[in-house]
Amino acid sequence: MKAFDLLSEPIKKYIWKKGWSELRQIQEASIIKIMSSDNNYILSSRTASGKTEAAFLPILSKVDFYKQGVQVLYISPMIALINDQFYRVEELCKYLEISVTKWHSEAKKSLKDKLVKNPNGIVLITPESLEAMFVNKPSYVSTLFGNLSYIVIDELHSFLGVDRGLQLMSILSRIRQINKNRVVTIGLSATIGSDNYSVAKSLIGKEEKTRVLLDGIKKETEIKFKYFDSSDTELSLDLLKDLYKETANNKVLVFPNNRGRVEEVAVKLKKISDRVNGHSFYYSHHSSVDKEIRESIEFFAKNNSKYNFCIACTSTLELGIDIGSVDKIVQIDSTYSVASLVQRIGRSGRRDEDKSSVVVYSTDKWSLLQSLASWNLYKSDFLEPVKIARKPFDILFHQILSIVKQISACSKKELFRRVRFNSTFDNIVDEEIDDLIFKMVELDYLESFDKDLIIGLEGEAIVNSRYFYSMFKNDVNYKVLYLGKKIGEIPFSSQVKNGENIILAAKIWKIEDVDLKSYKIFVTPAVDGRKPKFFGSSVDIHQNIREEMFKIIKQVNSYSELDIASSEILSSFREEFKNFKISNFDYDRPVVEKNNSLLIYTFTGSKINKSLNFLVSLTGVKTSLNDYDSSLEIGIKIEDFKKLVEEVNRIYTSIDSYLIREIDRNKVLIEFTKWGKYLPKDYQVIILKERFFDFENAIKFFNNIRLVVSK
DNA sequence: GACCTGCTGCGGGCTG
Repeated sequence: MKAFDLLSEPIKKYIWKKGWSELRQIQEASIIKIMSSDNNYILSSRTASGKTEAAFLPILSKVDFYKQGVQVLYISPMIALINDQFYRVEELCKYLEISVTKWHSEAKKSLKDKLVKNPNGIVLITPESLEAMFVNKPSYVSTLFGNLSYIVIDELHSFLGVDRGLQLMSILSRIRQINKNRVVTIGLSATIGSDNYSVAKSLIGKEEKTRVLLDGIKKETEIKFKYFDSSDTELSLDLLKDLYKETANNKVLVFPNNRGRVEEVAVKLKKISDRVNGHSFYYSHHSSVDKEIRESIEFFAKNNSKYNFCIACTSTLELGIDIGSVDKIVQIDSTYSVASLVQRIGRSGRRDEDKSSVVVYSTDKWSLLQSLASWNLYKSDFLEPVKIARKPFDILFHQILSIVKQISACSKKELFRRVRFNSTFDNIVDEEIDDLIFKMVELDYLESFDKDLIIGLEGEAIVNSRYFYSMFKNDVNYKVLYLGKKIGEIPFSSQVKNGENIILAAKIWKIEDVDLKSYKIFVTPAVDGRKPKFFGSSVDIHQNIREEMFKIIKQVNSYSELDIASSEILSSFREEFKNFKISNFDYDRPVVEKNNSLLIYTFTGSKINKSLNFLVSLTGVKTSLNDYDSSLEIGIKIEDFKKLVEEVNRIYTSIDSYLIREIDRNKVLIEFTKWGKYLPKDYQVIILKERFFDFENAIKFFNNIRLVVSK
């Protein structure tokens, strides 16, 4: 075994002790490459294929841990994943006397202090904790990370194309600025499509210095589609009964897409199970369930092999955490992306020889169509391509505040130098950086003091808030407490009042008292209740999913994966669209002529839909968008459509001034990103065009669309 | 009809 021979003696000993007869494919490849070169690598292979070891076996063999300072920095998008990886990495290090330290908001402060006194070994951390370190303990950063050898980034795909990824990219650059060494970066992921390699490479370092090691082997998947019509508010009893039968004798994860429905599924399945004397291990797992309860659920799932269980969850259990053996995955209504479907399918059958077993329930026809489209794209190895923001002024605003706070008094020249070094902002030109700094001084975010820049009055409020470190917006939540013990959190809604019953953490509660001042809700157990209201934001569906849905509707083939009810729904769907003669799937679109309006089925991505709806509204024509079925209702007659397209094109030529007007009128428009509202208006326009809308493709689509009426 | 992710520092109260 060539790769094995390259490893250090203690690591070889570890492998013998583990009784591994051979290394996995991705491990063989990564050991040979990492041991022999200083390139960055992205290790891409499916869930549970040993990626963590693929990175750490060679790193632990190669790095001299007797050197001063932390040698390996492991960055994870989630605390739960850090806690999970801690045990694995610590076990690996057992024969090596290397210390492993967790560093996140819930990690022990005493252990953090110990690390600061004697910086060494491996640190597991979140991007936000790194940000906080730069801001609050700038001197720590250089003593801890000034002599780093490796950075490992887990679940790399979760950072691609999102604000949090830009923040991480910027932080990585700031770490490199204080480092003596050329730090090597290793990214780990199960779902990076080849279209996204370039974005992924530039996030972790210089694109040309980064290689991808791919183990493309997929697991065999058994999938069944079932259909049960349900209302928006409640799942039908037939669906629940069927779901109970599907899940009663297995270890199962159920993904119902939102927190309210997660609670509904957990409580109702448990009720059915109680009635027929089935097992009682029904749980709900999502961000609003208290951490301790969530951890105990994870512990149970991981360490118990005897009992079956059913965990209803949101995407909290979609990433990384090793939940032990799961036999079956249930998806209720379509995932929002193919990437998410890939992750969820990967959760089942974790042993090599197991197949993945998946059941998809649909509760209405559009959801069935979307699920089927995502499944087709999954089979064709499609993953949503991500875009890297070219001019992320909002992230730059945040990072300027962070850098100025980090070095407390900073000359403008030095600030400029640091921003310019940072490849996150490569496409923002010198004049724009100058201008933004100038405007930040003008608006009191920064202050000129004795030739240096310091944080200004308005800036102080932002930087000193505990919300400064993350890129996500935060709502105010109420703590739900029973006998002083926290059950979880829910947002304020009409439901939050004395005497109401709610469901949380798979249990039913009666609200006894609400303390509006301290944001607390006191509850006692009850027997019947409603799922809590949570407020989510809209999710953008990719264009390719919608186009695949369109193709499925116009095809005639049948799918063996569908149950009878699903097949019937698909047939009637096809019947409904039968008389629209489509010859070009790119631009022919069905349109229904109503009395005073046109209903266009655009079958295109959410961003294009939002842009079209916005542009048409600017013409003064009445318009409404339903992104769920991708339909746009426009208040004109079909003979006036050509005129409307011309008008939309005319408006698009001066879209910037329209956007400035709309930003004034509608303050929430810019709140799609957390720091957008602090920017000067012309920069708000740029980030809206780049990240919220997609006018370019919308205009292209509108100029080429051919409306097809039913014949 | 709409997911998820993360975070400080201080001070009060308790334990040893």
